Amino acid sequence: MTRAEAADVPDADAPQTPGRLRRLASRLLSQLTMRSDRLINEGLARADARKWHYAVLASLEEYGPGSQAALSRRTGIYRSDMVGLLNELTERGLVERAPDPDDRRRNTITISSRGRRQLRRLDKVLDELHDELLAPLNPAERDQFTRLLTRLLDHHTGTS
Amino acid sequence: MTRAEAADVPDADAPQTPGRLRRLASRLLSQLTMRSDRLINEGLARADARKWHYAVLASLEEYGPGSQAALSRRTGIYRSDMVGLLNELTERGLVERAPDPDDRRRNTITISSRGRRQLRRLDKVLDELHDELLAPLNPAERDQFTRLLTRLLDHHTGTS
DNA sequence: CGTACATCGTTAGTGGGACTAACGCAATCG
DNA sequence: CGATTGCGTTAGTCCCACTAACGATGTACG
Repeated sequence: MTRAEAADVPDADAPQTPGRLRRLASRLLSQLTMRSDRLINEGLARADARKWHYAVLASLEEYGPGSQAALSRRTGIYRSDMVGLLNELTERGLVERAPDPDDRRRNTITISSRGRRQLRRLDKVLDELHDELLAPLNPAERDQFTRLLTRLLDHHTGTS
Repeated sequence: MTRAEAADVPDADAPQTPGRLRRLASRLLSQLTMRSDRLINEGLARADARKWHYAVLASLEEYGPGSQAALSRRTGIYRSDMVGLLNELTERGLVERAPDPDDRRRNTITISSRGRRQLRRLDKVLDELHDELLAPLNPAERDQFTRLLTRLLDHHTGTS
């Protein structure tokens, strides 16, 4: 809803946001997510990565090589966008594209050892970033928060 | 991160999302927010409104008339976008634009009685939508959730 | 065995949200 | 006054989710 906080002043949640808005869960979610996204994107950018890099690398390590379409399904990244993403990853030598001998329609994507190393790094980076994101919460609260989010998301992805 | 759920199949959170991704608070936030935004946007669209309509109307009712820039600050909507938004609201007769006698540089925006009625309607609509959004949580949990969100957001808007 | 259908990789393009840049104008300040 | 500031406004950028369409395979089955 807002990338920074106000339209003019790069200042907090505005002097006087109507209470109605301040309590709206949907709005809180939007705003927090905006911050969170910025935090994560910037943090990953410092490591020459994007969140999708992480998603693909993690998926490859966890489930092994796969076609682009398979990766799309696993990560939720549109196959349309997968192309460019895999270009970025191959450029960096984190991943290898090779034609599938069994089905010549597809490319098989494999994670490289450099990719594995990068994945470890990103794990660490993300850990730190989440520490920052969840800073005000103690471990129990972080857990609670994650669990509530998961329950809500599950509800809406099932019912979708 | 994903508008629907997967790239191809309009199906749940994918057969097999890597555990690393599934537990990432930032990702949970993004995904849930996407759902939430869709839910809210669609719900409001059915009432011929957008979330910004609500923000502006609420701000006007709570703090009284104001210049466009003031509204921007209150609602967090960029003043660049305020123009078109106010056009929509005046078209619908929910708001009135008049030159400010005290400072002839600005326009004063006032909520109309029709605007007030619409605000009530939207309050109700949003209530219902939030009921849907938070469906899996009991009242105490909803409260907890909102409080956690607020704390996190406050932290990051202060430290921004 | 051949034809209809499905899958995949790919390119392009849409639409929306969050911003930035720049301008011109009027008002207030030094 | 002349400089500066606040406003309203237009235009345009960037990123992301998503759709459309296509050619090249493969697969199913009548």
